[in-house]
Parts: sequence; structure tokens; C-alpha cells
Amino acid sequence: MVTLERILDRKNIEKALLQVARNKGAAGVDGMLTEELQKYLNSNWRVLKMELLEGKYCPKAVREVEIPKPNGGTRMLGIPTVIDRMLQQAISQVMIPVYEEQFSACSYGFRPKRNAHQAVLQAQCLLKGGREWVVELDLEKFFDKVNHDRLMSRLSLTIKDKPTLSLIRKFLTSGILKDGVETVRTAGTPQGSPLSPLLSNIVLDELDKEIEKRGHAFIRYADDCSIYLKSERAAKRTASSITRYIEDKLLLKVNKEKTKVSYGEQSTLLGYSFEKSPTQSWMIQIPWTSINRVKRKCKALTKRSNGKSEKRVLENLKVLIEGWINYFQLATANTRALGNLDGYVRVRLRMHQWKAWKRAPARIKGLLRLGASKRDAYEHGHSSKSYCRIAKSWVLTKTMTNKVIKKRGYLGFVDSFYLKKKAQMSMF
DNA sequence: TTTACAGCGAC
RNA sequence: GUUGUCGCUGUAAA
Ligand SMILES: Nc1ncnc2c1ncn2[C@H]1C[C@H](O)[C@@H](COP(=O)(O)OP(=O)(O)OP(=O)(O)O)O1
Ligand SMILES: [Mg+2]
Repeated sequence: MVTLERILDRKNIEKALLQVARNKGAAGVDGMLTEELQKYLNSNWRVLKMELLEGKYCPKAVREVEIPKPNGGTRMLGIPTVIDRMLQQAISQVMIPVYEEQFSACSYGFRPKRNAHQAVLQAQCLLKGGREWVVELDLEKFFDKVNHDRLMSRLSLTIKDKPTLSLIRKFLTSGILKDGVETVRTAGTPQGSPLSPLLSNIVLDELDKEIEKRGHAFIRYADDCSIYLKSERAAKRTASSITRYIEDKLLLKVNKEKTKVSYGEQSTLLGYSFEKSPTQSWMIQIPWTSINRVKRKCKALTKRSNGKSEKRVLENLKVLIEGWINYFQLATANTRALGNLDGYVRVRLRMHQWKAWKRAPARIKGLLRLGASKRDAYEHGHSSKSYCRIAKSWVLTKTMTNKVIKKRGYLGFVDSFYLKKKAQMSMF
């Protein structure tokens, strides 16, 4: 049951506050920082709560910031005030358990206990099961094009509490501030609001139900929807049919460039691609686009102009590559691409006349092998801890002692700071 | 088991 | 300057 009382409950608000505080995000239009939210609430929470219960509270405008997208174009972020971020977080926390019960099992994005790896492994299963033709759909400017009236009416099917619905609508219609000029929002949910991901899933839950009704196998991750079919003809037919459904019924726009019908080997999903091997059926692969993306990051880290020490650059590279490999662990095909990345990193290091290029930091091929072992262990239900330990001893060579001492000192400070915060919290 | 910090990825 | 959700890895503390 979603009610304003439960949303504004002390325990729920404390949790929401903690989340906003630890994100350490930038300020909204009012300039209030995340560190200042606690002491603001200590003096103003009671009046704020009264305003909310009386339906008198009006959310501030979101601050619009443009950021570049990885493959060209710009993304318009809408950054709410820290107070509004906390309130939306509080709403989200109450709504999530209710909606988790009704969401589709094939939806993987923005949902607790679900991740991209599960989606990619499921895609591999579908391909292995003979559904080798893929419809890939992506929506154009998805969050920005969400229809308010459709969303509100869908919310009212589950949420019966009028004050909550009214508050959510106020958040949807709050203004947009850019270069000192405030404009009105008539559609869309801000990219950057804590509630937006959940709302977007509520919108596309309708699509999930429609695809399920038609009996198709599919995987959805946010606005990325892949449908797996057994023939090209069926794939082409459902592509146009589902596109029509999305545009006419859901009033959203399908991205024509990112949408395609292809054989499994040409399909991509969540950074991965797939390859059909004669011996092992469908294998998971890393496409060149993903390799090139991490290469660019490596290049940025090893630029001549940034005046960082060799030690520091190597540490940063290690962290980047380790984290990257950790995500792309599922890949077992096309290991040449990984060797290529390894070679690229060594060239960048040699450019600086650094001797490390022979030894570490990459060991990418070794890491891939370990990643594959880890994946096998996971699939067969065994513990993967031993593999992790092996990877650790192989990869961590130096830079450890220095870093650990620094972190220790810092952590001690943070811990005491956190305890102080918890003590302050009981004030309001 | 949980919490804090650092980071990586998907969208 | 850059927000948000989700997941994961590593470290540390109970
Ligand atoms: N960095 C981010 N911060 C907040 N929200 C994000 C971020 N990246 C993606 N999203 C959300 C908002 C997007 O509308 C939605 C789908 O992502 P994506 O398809 O990459 O962009 P998009 O749909 O807005 O534009 P495009 O027309 O290029 O597809 O996911
Ligand atoms: Mg999109």
C-alpha cells in the first residue's frame, strides 16, 4: 500500500536522506549541497512535512546540464534539489516493493537484484534455443518523451492514495532551469531524478505485458528491448508491429537508427555481442565498439600532458582495466580483441619510456581466462572465491601498501563522521 | 550478515 | 562542470 504517510515516515525519510548524502551529487537550483541537507532538515523537517501532508509543497525546478553521450550527441540531465531528490527517493522506496511484484521477469533494467549479466546470459540461452533472429528496439530520448497523462493513469491503477499521485504529478511537471531561464515541462521525466527509473519501468511494463501476450521471448533493459524469434520473416513482422504499438498506443518514439532486425551474430546487447561457433553453439563476445571505448579511456589516462606520476597512472590503469574486465567477464569468444587491448596499453606505456610495459599492468589475456573460469563456476553453482583469489594475487603487484595506508586514515575519519551523522539524525 | 570508502559497467 | 537507478569488483571496520 502506497500512502503519503508511509512515504513521510521517519524511518523511510532517514533512509532516503542517507542515500542522497552518500551519493554526494551536485546541488540543484537552490544551491544546497548534499552535506547541508542533514542540518537543513533538523530545523525545517516538521514544516516541510506539514506542507507535504497538506498538499501545499511545490518541488523546485530541475537544473539542466548537458553532458556528451558516448556515441555522439548530448544528454540533458535534470538535476533536482537535494530536498526533492530525498523526497523522490522516499517515494521510490515505498513504491518499489509494490511494483516489483507485478513487473515482468524479462525486464532487467533499474531493478533490484537484477543486472546486465543476467540479461546477457538469458539472451545466450534464447539464441541456443533456436531463436536466432533478433529484433532490437531502442526508444528515442526515452525519458524526455514519457507521456504524463498516460503515466498518471497507469499509476492510479495501483496507487489509490490521491495525495501521493498529486505529489508525483507535481514532480513530473516541475520546471526546467537553464541559463537562468525557467521553462515548463509538458512531457518526460527528468534524467537524474531518483524516481525516474522506476517510473520508466512502469511505463514500459505495458510493453512487456503486450509482448508476453503475443508469446514472444524477449529481454528488456530500460528502453533497450530485444525480441528473439525463430525466423527472419517473423522477426521483421513483429518489428513493425511492435514499433506501431509503441508509437500509436504508448505514444513513444522508436529510434530508427538504433532499431534493427538481424541474425544473432549481428546483434548487440548491453555492450556485448554474440558468435555462433560450430562446436559450442552460441558464445558471448565483446564487440569492437566496446573495446574501442575502453581504449579511448586508456588513452586519456596515459596522455603526455597530464602531469601524473608513473605510479599514479599505472594504478589508475589497473583500476580501470580490472573494473572493465569484471563487467566483460562473460565473453568467451574473440580473445584476440583482448590481446589487442593488452598490446595497446603496452604501447601507451612504452611511449612514456616506462618499463612497466613489459610486465604489468594489464595481463588482460590472463584475466580473461580467469574471468571465464569464474563464469563457469557461477553457472555450475560452485563458489568462485578461489578464482577471485588467484586473480587478486596475479593482478595486484605493487602500489598496494601506499594506497592501503592512505585509505586507512581516510576511512577512520569517515567512520567517526558517519557515527556523528547518525547521532544528529535523531535530532529531527 | 551489515556498514563505510574507492572504482567499473549497463541504461 | 556531471544527475539518477541498478548491478558488480576491491579495500576496510564492526
Ligand atoms: N547517465 C545517465 N543518467 C541518467 N539517466 C540516464 C543516463 N543514461 C541513460 N539514462 C536514462 C535516460 C534515458 O532516456 C534512458 C535511455 O538511455 P539511452 O537510450 O542511452 O538515451 P535516450 O533514450 O535518452 O536517447 P537516444 O535517443 O540516444 O536513445 O536511460
Ligand atoms: Mg534510447
